[in-house]
Amino acid sequence: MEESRNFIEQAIDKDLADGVYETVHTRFPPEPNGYLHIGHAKSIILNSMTAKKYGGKFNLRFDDTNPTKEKSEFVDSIKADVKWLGADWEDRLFFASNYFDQMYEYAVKLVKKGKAYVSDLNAEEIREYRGTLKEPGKDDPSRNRSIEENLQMFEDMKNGKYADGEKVLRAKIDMASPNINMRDPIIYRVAHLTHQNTGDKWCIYPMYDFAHPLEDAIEGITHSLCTLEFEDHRPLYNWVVEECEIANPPRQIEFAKLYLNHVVTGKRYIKKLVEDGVVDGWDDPRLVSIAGLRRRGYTPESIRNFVQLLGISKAQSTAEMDMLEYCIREDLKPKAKRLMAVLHPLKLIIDNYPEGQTEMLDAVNNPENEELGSRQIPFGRELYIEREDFMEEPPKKYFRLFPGNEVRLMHAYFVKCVGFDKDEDGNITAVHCTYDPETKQGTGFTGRKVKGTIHWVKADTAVKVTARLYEGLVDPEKDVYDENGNVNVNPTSVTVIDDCYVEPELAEAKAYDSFQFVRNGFFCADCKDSKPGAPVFNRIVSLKSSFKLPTA
RNA sequence: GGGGCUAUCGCCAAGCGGUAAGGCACAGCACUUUGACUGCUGCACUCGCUGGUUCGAAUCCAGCUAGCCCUGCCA
Repeated sequence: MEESRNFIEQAIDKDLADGVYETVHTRFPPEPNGYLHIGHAKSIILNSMTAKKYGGKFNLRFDDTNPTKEKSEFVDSIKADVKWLGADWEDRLFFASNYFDQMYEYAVKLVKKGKAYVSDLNAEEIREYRGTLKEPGKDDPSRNRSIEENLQMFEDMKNGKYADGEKVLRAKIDMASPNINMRDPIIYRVAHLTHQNTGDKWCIYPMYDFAHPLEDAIEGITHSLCTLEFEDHRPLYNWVVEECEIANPPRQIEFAKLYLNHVVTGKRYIKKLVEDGVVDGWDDPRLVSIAGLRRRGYTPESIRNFVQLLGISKAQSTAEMDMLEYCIREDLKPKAKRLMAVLHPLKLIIDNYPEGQTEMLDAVNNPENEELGSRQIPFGRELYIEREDFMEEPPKKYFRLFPGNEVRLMHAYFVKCVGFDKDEDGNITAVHCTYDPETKQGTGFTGRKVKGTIHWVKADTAVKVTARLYEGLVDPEKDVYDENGNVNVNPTSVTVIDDCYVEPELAEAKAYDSFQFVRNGFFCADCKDSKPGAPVFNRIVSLKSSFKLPTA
């Protein structure tokens, strides 16, 4: 059965068949102006996997042509995130700024061909001359400057003769083009800035539309995959490689961005939340930044699988979180040990179990993966069970504990509820039951069956830890900011539970260790807040549950 | 009175003139020492709309409609 190919692969197949290219070479070209998020993951995975599929190469290139926004701090985090996702650039780590000399020469070439000129207009005038979406632009008064003069002035620009904004170099294309990008776009600007990589060497910097096609060409990129908003720029991209007389010009192919329901995507939004202190930082587990997802406990495999499952197209689309969650559940299901942890404790007292006795029970770590082995867990007279696993007056089809009902304590015995204690306010403080020694696990008892199995932890040996349950950030405009843009809502999208009781083994959990807490979901030890003996667990994702307590 | 792109199930997404793949979600049944998992079943007589071409159209043509993007010396 042949796997169907996405539209990009079909285009590549055709190029290969037509002999346009002999190999496939892609790249991921982030601007180092922030942290990467799930949307970038789509591009990283798409670019790297496509190259891999065709036995080609994949580059990581920092598109650092605008010193005002870029910081070297981001270079390191981006490298770490790309690597973590499993995209391998081998020895091909590049910086656009390392091509500034070549780009300058290409610009000179354009000037010499009469395809670029130095403009005297200021920013505001350029905007006016550009026209509007519906009206054509007007020719720049400098448009017909002589080649000799342009050459001299461009060199003067480079040598610092002009102040910021005083001159720009424009491509000479067509001021009446219906595509605004073709109305003599600016390709070089004067900016006396210190660049994070080239320092003070340059006071002129190339613009994206000029720089990007050249960066691709210099690296021998064949297929330059980018997002949909650059479709209108493709004619300019092609103009640049054509006029610069690039031998085997790369082809730009656009695909739709990834949007996710119910979470904040987009670098700008995330940046604002970080700067406003709404979240802890770029790696806040509520964010879908790569760092946030990693800290939350997502695995690279799950993210890769998510992107592949989503597919690729040109149709603007918004994926549901359900799919991402499905991917992490699938990935962790066979990998994580399944342990017992009680999030909302309620004391369970086994009246007929000897006081002070401790019995060690064998518990398999993952019934679906024997390689994970088994462990010994302590059992005794007093346990903690989940508050929601006992009801004084159960609704229909409730299979857990209620007066007179018998359930199985996972890995242990059957217990039958014989009563419960209440305080003066009517709150249930403890549940009493009796156990049947004959029903111990492993004895092959088949005398009778029970409908419910509940999890538990021995009260005096359980370890108290902190669990954080995340719901993700919701609409930032509605839930985080007021109409004036001020932070006015403390996002309650995280629930912190300080008295969560877990099996003793969990006290030693290390950063990024993940587990399935039976019936409570997958959890991961936080890499920042965990201390030896007292880990903090982030809930990565909950399990699906089909029985919900009737509400209202 | 501009240009570009897109429209197939609640959400992704195959399909490329021969009579609507798949995944997520959802529902039901079975199984179950996690009401999880797993297994089985169901879930678009229809492809934005209207016409046309054709023996035959989601696929070709025409005209509509809706959505996204473009008027940074950002990328």
